[in-house]
Order: sequence, then C-alpha cells, then structure tokens
Amino acid sequence: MPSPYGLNILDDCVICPVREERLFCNLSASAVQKLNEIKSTAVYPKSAVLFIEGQRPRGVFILCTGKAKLSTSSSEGKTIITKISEAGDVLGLNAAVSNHPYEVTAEMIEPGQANFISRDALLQFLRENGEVALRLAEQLSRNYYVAFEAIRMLGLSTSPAEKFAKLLLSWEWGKNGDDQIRLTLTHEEIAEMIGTTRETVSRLFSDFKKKQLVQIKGSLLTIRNKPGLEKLVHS
Amino acid sequence: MPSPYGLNILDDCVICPVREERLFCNLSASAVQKLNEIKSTAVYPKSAVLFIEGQRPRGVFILCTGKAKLSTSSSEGKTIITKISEAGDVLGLNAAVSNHPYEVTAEMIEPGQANFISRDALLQFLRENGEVALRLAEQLSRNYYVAFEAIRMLGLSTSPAEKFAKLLLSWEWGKNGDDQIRLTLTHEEIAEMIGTTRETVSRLFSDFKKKQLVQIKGSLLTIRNKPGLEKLVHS
DNA sequence: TCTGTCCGGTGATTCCAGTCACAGCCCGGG
DNA sequence: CCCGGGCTGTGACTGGAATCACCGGACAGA
Repeated sequence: MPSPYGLNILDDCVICPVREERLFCNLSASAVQKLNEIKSTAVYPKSAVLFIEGQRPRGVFILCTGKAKLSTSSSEGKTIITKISEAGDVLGLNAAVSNHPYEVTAEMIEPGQANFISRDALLQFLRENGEVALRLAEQLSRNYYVAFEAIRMLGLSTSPAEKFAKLLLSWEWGKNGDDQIRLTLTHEEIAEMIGTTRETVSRLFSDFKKKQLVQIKGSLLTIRNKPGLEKLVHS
Repeated sequence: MPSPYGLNILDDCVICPVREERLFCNLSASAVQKLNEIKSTAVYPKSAVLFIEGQRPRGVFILCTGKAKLSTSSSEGKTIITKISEAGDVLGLNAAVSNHPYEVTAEMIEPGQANFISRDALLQFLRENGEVALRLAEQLSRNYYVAFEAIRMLGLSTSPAEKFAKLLLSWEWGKNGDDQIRLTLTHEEIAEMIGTTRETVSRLFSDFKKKQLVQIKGSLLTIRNKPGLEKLVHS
C-alpha cells in the first residue's frame, strides 16, 4: 500500500537502513530477527513530535527517512536546537538506557518513518545480546561528541557571524558530491541552532550574499568562497 | 611516607574512593584486584595537566582527591570550562572508549592524587568483565547529561547575570549541610564557565553583594537570598 | 624586605546584536 | 481567484556587555 508523503511503504523500512557504524547494524541474523519482532514502525508528518523534553522515556526511535530536530527550551520560551537528526539516527537512547527523562524534544521537520522500540524491550534485548554493549557505548560516545560540538558552537565564538559560518561549514561535507545543498531550515531554526535571533540570521544571509561568500537560488544554497568562510571561523 | 601537598600517602588511594554510583564500584573482589594491578597512582600539584585537548587518548584518570577543570578552547585563545571534576570522577573516558582525541584539557585546580589506567589495560579489563559494560553505559550517559547542562547554561540564558545565578545555584546543594561554600575558582575561571569576561563576573559579584543576594567573607561564599537568585534564573 | 606576578575592582567608551515595527512574499486552501 | 498565515527582509533604536586602561592588594620567592 502506498503511504502518504510519497514515502516507501512501511515494510520497506528495515531496522538498519543506512549507516554501517550505527547501533543496530551488522548483528547476527537472530538478533536482527529479534529486533524486527520488537520494533513497530510508523509514519510521521511534518511537525509531528516523537517525544518531549521532560517526559519519562518510553523508548527509542530509529529514524528511517525524514529529518527531526532535537531541541531544548527554557521556561521563558527560548529554544536551542542541539541537532538535526537524519536517517539512521537513534533518538532517545540516552534517556532510555539511563532512565532519565528525555533531555530534548524531537520534532519532525521533514516527514518520514521511524521504528519505535519500547524501553523494556530494548533493555531486554541488550541483556540478551551482549555483543551490542560495545556498540551501545560507542553510540553514547558519539552522542556526547555531538553535544560537545554544540558547546563549542555556543560558547567559543563571540559573534553570530562566526557561529553562522561555522554552521554553514559543518554542512556541505560529502553528501552528494555537489557543493550545494537544499536549505530546509527556516531562518528561525538556524537562529535557534546558533543561539541568536531570526533577524540576525536574516541579516547574516544578506551580508554573506553581498560578500560573495554564499549564493542562494530558491532553496538551493551554494558556497562560493569557502576560504572566506573559514577565515571567519578562527577556531 | 608523607607526601607533599598535605595529602594522604599513595597507598591510601584506592580505586573507588568516594561515590557508590561510579564506574568502578561494587565490583567483584577479583575485578577490584585486577583494577588495582593495572592502575598506577600519582600525585599532581596545582596547575598540573593530566591531558590536553586533541591528544590521542592514552588512558583514563580516576580522581582520588583534589579537583580538576575540564576545558576546551579555540585557536583564538577563548576558553570554556565544561566541568569541574571532583574525587571519584573518571576523566578521559569518552576519548578512551571511542579512541577519539581527548575533547577537553584536564588541569588540576586543587592538588590531588589520581589513578591512571592505560587505554589498552582498560579495554582489556572491560572485555574480561562484562559486568562493567552496563556501568560504562551509565557513566557515558552521565557525561552526556553534564555536557547537556553546559549547553543549556550557554545557550538558554541571555544575560550573564542569569548564567551566573544559575551557576551559583548549581553549587550549594548538599555538600556539608552548611549553606556556605569555599570559593576556589578565580573570577576568570567563573567567566569561562558561563561564557563571559572576567570584568563582568567581577561586576556581577559586586551587584549580587549590593542586592544582598550573596555574601563573601574571605573565600567563604554564602547565599543570603536563594529565592532572589532563583527569580533571576527563569528556566 | 623588596619586587614581580596574579587576581580583583572599577571607570569610560564603543559598538554589536537584540528588540520593535512594518512591509513584501510565497504558498496553500477555501 | 483571493485571502491569510508563516516566512523573510530591513530600518531605527538602544541597552548591555566587551574592551581598554589602570590601580591596589595579596602572596610567593629572591
């Protein structure tokens, strides 16, 4: 059956869709089998919320397609986005293994599918498959390094211009050989990633365009002068 | 033999000196025995550097006494302190298990002793003691949450005053029943924890004293009006 | 005891980015 | 087709924090 949003049908969404280094990859056949038994797959529209900061951890979500933003906010309403998750990412893992409340809110920014595994089933699975423990440690480590990058982003650069350049440069790499990417984030979301305001991001785009650093055509973003950007980053 | 710095002699420094929830606690007798074989203990003076950001991970340090600051800095010289480690903390764990370079620099701010375990020995130990894997995951999770708190500290508060109040309130709790603590950090270090400048911290102290929020007598810091501080924090 | 160094306090100045306000735009839905 | 809501661009203003500069005190070491 065709699903909405132009995505593949559910059965095409396997546990390990993309990245080899991820938690649930290259497991024994029986382990994969077990995983497929305890997972449940669902399709989420844009703006769907997988879980909310502060909730008790129900389980983990493995993103098959689409993108989700992970954010945390203060009671004042100020919000920071700590990561944009893509296919293959495991969301809510820290909360699930440590049984702390979710530390972030996960909201879809591009529609997609995700496998859900309840906390109980996950822990059970981990107990029965010692082989995964190391993978788990590696994945937790990766999460830590991602958080750490956010710290450097927020703490180590004085001007918004520098943070913005840093963010731009953190994209681009690899992907599809081409040196242009589709910009799916709103200025507001970019602002929340670098800890500034929407207006400032808007002005930065203008600035960077004027200075021939980047070029924008519709939603297509091109870097025209990478060394120029790197000179802004000094770190 | 008495050691310098007025500390206990080395043999008093066991693997698990303080906290029950830590990585190397409540292990089987044989595991503890093994740990004591592979560890090596040393005494570090103030300003001693255990490891430096970017170095290949040699191993982990388990702090027995003293305090260490973990920091990262940009090539511009700007520095942020991500955590003040105390007795019982395991330093360099993420780097060691994932074989990434140390992501922070660890420098003693109060002299003390630490056990060192080389990466090879640690991995070997982990392999032989599956019981520790879960502990490891929990510890990595804790590291993550600590980093996450730093993110919220740096990203979610607009004014230095708010960050400063937040930092003050993050101390105090528990310790020695008393509601005053010894301030061992310099203003500069505090500034590096909340992402501002030394002068601003100095002015904040003046402000808070004038507003009767805190009191300072020598190096003894007392909170005089906790609700007042909490009102500044809005998060 | 003297001296250099580190730390803490404070004033003056500058300027950047947050805030407010508003207008145009794109796009989707009725 | 037009309407409306979310996104984007830009101007004016201003407050607050970084920066620069300097001083005095504490302390360690010669």
